Amino acid sequence: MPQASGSYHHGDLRSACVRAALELLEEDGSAALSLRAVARRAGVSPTAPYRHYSDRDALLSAVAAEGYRELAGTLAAAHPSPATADELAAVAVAYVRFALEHPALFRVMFAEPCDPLSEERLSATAAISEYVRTIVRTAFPGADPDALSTTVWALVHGLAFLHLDGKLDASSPEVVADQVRNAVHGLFSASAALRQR
Amino acid sequence: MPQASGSYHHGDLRSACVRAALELLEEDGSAALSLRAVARRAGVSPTAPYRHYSDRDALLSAVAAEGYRELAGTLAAAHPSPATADELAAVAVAYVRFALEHPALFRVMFAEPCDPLSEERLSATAAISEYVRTIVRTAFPGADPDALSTTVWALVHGLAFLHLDGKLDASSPEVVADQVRNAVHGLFSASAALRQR
DNA sequence: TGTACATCAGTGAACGCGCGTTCACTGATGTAC
DNA sequence: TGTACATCAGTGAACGCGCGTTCACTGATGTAC
Repeated sequence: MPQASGSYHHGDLRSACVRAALELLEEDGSAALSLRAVARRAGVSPTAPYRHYSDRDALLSAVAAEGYRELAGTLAAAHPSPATADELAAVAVAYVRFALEHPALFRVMFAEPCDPLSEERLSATAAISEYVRTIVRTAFPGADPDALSTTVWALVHGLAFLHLDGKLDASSPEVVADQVRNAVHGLFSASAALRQR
Repeated sequence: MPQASGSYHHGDLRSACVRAALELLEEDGSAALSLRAVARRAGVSPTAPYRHYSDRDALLSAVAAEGYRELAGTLAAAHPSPATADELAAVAVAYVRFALEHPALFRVMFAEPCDPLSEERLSATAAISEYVRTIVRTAFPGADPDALSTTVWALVHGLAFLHLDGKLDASSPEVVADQVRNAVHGLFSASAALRQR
């Protein structure tokens, strides 16, 4: 039950904090998010968020969980159930683009040490890996889904971070997309190119 | 020319700062490294490091460069020129183990936004990717080395971060090594398992 | 060989900053009778 | 329908902290003559 603005009670400060945090992450580009900045952005005193989050980490976990949900939506939008190499590459491109378009959020999601007590966070992560596993089952019916979904996730995740951290050329979205597509296709051509022994 | 301890001049504060920083990163496990803490650890006033580093970022770049050199040494020690899938997997295991044994250093190396002006840092990164490219040329003589070395690096780098950030089970070195080996072998079996269309 | 002096590499006090968190509080809300 | 009161969701002052960086300084070093 949201209140009229200007009222003493905020109405839905809990989710307003997450929203404010996401905005700050988008603007700053830095993953250093302070509770005070979030409160300021939400138009509330520095201590108000403590009504809803026990401490800074708790808020951060909520933000990360929201990030996972957004990422999952982005991937599903890229292709609901990729089966070919090209379709899989399209999902990979979406993953990396998400990281580059939301660098600070992506770092909060992954680089912050994961609070193992946050159920919300854990279940959001689990959703991602379940999605990857489903993809792998569809695209590689002959493979061990556990092993290969780790391969696929790691490959795509590594591409995201290497671009994010400037180890691979990320000067334009097109360049990035090409590199990701080539790298994913490398996954399919590697065994053919393997040295004969 | 190092001085006797107790003398006014330190002797080699420049490298002592890097050493102190590495020690702090090992102990803390946190990548939040402060210039003041480094000076404290080096036994010197908070401002002394400014004689050798223009600011905190400059020191951090020097630390990261040292980290790259250590990583390169670790990889070469695992196998100088891997050619088979098993040998390549052994190098991958060494990469991931390095990340897990030096988590804070690894984060400084990669997660800190790369200062594009630090030559030392750039050349140390370039050495790593050149090493990967050489491996790929040896192990996959039939492939495009550019594309496939990106694939390989990203796969291994992704494995490192997913373990580091608790997204994959990192409860013991053996579990990690198995996962990494399986994931790398997945790279070689993927095309065989690809859905026929 | 001795000395004057420039330069180098430290010191230590001080600055302003934003942070996470605590505390006692108060205004608003809603419920039992 | 009206009222007393418990509970909820904010406020705002204050705490102690460590940080990066500046500044004027001083002790040590080394070199030219």
